[in-house]
Amino acid sequence: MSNTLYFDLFKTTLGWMGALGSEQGLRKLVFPKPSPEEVVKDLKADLVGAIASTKKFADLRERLDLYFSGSLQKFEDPIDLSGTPAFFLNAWEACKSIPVGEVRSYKWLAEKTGNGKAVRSAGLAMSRNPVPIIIPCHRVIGSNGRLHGYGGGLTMKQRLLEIEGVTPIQSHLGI
Amino acid sequence: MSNTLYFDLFKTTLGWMGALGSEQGLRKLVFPKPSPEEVVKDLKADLVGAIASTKKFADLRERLDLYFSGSLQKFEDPIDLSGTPAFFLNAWEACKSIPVGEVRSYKWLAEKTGNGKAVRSAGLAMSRNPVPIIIPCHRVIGSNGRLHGYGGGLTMKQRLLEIEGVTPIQSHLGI
DNA sequence: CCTGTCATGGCATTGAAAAACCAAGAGAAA
DNA sequence: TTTCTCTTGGTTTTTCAATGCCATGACAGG
Repeated sequence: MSNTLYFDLFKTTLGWMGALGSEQGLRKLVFPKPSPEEVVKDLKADLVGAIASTKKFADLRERLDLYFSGSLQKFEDPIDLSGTPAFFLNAWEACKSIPVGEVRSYKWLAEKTGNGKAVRSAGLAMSRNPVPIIIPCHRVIGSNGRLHGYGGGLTMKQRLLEIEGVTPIQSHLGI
Repeated sequence: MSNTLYFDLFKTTLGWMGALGSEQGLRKLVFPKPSPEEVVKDLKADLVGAIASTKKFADLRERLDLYFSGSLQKFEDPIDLSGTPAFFLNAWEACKSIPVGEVRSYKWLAEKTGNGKAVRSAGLAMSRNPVPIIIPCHRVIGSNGRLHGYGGGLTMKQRLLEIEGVTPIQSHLGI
């Protein structure tokens, strides 16, 4: 009821991003975009009743830039994921355990989450990741080595993996 | 889609009231209350996206005060009731035909609306009247002469009937 | 390689059906 | 009168089952 939400838009080395969170932690992070307007468009549904606060997300913004430059490995930011189905929570938790510089398959994720056959559900869970980068869903790729999909676009996915030094990523972007 | 809504809060001789409407006509009228805050509380769900406009409702406000003083008999204000079920519309229409100074029963209303047995539905329709006073649902009382219910409270119902000069209202308020 | 096809599981969305809600009225009994 | 009980009907809300959706994977056949 009285759980106030805060948000901010800020510019990083990769582009404009947006963050939204409660006192308990981060709730949403939007991918780097060329303009702040596009970020707002992605946030607008959640923005009602939220309070702008640059202060709340100043730290996060710095850490993101550090990460983009390759000098930060791990995010410790608290995340507030109340009201999400169990399977998704488990999948995101498993995803967080993938170390920097490595990748896993959707199948691996499904097994880790409990049901090895729920591969598509694992993909679904990644696609609904509210806090990309912090929960490193870009480290989950197809069993055949393809990148498959990414909310922020496949080029962004590849870019992040390169930043993390993932060695021979088999690119099938076709672009 | 692009049907803009207007609203206003204003003080009448009976208390603070609120009005909300489209270009086509009145959509909602809230009962006189002691404070404007209570009026807002009643309106809040419909207030999103609505534009404040004292001008749009200046006339209405005057007429309401005239009515409260007993010197106005009939409201001609256009009403915009889009998207409401047929039965309700019929019931409201029938209700509007009750002359000042007279009352009718829920049963009468049901018969007028088409199904003499739908007495409770008739009551339901009155309880959902979006524009009280304009649609004079206070003129509908029980077959036994009791006032039964009223959105603005039974005392308000009785008060309005007194203003209209309804002669021997059998009061069972018990207050 | 690439293309297609099929099976698979969790969640989201939809739609139909059922139940709940009432500002009532009629009748019976005290 | 008052207080029961029972009947009644349109709308609204809730529920529940059925589909649809995918950021997959395995396999077959070019």
